Amino acid sequence: MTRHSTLRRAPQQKRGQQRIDRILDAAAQVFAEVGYEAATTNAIAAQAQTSIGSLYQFFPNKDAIVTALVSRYVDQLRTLYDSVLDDQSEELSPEIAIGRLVDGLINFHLTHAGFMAIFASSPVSEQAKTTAQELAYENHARGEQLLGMFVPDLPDKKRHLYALISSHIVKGLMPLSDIQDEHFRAAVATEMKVVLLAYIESIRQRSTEDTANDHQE
Amino acid sequence: MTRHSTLRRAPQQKRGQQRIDRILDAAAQVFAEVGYEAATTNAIAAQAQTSIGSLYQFFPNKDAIVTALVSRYVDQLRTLYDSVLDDQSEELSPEIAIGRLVDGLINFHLTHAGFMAIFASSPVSEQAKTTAQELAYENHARGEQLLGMFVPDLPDKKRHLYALISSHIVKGLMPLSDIQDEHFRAAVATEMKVVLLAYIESIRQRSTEDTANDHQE
DNA sequence: TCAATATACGAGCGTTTGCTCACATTGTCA
DNA sequence: TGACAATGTGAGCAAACGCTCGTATATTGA
Repeated sequence: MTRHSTLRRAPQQKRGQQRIDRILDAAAQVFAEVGYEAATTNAIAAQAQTSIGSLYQFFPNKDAIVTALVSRYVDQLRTLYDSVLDDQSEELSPEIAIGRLVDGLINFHLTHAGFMAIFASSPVSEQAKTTAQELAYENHARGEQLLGMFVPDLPDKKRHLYALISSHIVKGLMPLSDIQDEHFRAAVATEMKVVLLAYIESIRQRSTEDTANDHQE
Repeated sequence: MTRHSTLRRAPQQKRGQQRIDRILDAAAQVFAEVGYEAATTNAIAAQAQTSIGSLYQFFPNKDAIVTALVSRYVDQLRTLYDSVLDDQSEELSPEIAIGRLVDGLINFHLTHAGFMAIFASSPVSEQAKTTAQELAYENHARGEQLLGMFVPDLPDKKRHLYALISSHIVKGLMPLSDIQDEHFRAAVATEMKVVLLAYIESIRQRSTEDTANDHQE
């Protein structure tokens, strides 16, 4: 669901909501093409086949557009994570969970063109910065949740750090799954899984070493 | 050495070169503060305590500034890699090489504030895109070189992929070593080493598996 | 010392940006 | 149907942008 808190006015009619959706789709498109900062409100309106006036009827400024778009992304991302994590039919092995997650994230990245443009953008306005952090937080929180399942007896502080590292690895590798051909994309997906699983394994090893040392002293 | 090919005019006097250097320092500063796209030529001139006219005396446009800055970075980065790799007193273990490299890169990142702002920037102008790729290429090529030392009998195509993955892991994790306190930065450095070493180890294992399979068939 | 060259300066030009506003059109409901 | 609210429109404003150009100053070599 799109949150309307950033809107200048909540739409009262069906065509109002449709226009908002079209504008957000257009914004994602334009962000993907030229990046967030180079995207102009006029270009977004043109892409949405509407007038600049209509755009500003609902959105107070450019930041509000990106904020609303990110809200959509966060909701959809939450759904993705839920579908991976809430499969509690049995204990998820790291291999399966990471496999599903990586495939899901790469697919999300491919089907939501503007996502990376915002997620990977340098600090822009204060508003946009906070907004990008919202996306980062979702990834980080879910990573922490997953890690807690795989390595249960991990101190909060370490789990926090490890999840932060993991989410930034994904963030760093994600752009590689762009542009390139399908074969290359599959190879990147494989490597992403390998990297994350190898990292989790090393976390596990260090964790057991730590508890062994604790018992010694 | 700063290359002058992007300059409008090569400086003939000492103060000319000094002004160019000051402008590049200022540009790095401003890029680090507001990002590449939001950086204005007027702000760069102000930071360099010079006039906008003097800036354009040497640089034909904004892209030329970033290009010249990247040239400086590439040269310094090359020096860094050389100091890590050319220590041929003995065979470098992955642990030592990766340890030095990560420490060196994090230090480089800290002492060259504008570096990440350019390196991580979204596609901007065609010129700036090519320029950012120059930095990426340097990292990738050196990663390939290192990987060739650690896992000698690796097909070119795989070595290329693995180096690409590695350099993007570093790129993704590098921003974490920013802003934060020294203790956190040390922890990030440790994790970066762990991740890369674990990945190299998995490359090694898969490589020997492959050759074993080749012999079987 | 003095002309010639190199560098320094900043008001301001042309353009683009985010955004407003006066007015036109469409939808809703008595 | 009529009247009011909701939505649609685009010319154009103020501000900010990259950048020029006429002019002032510093440096050089004879």
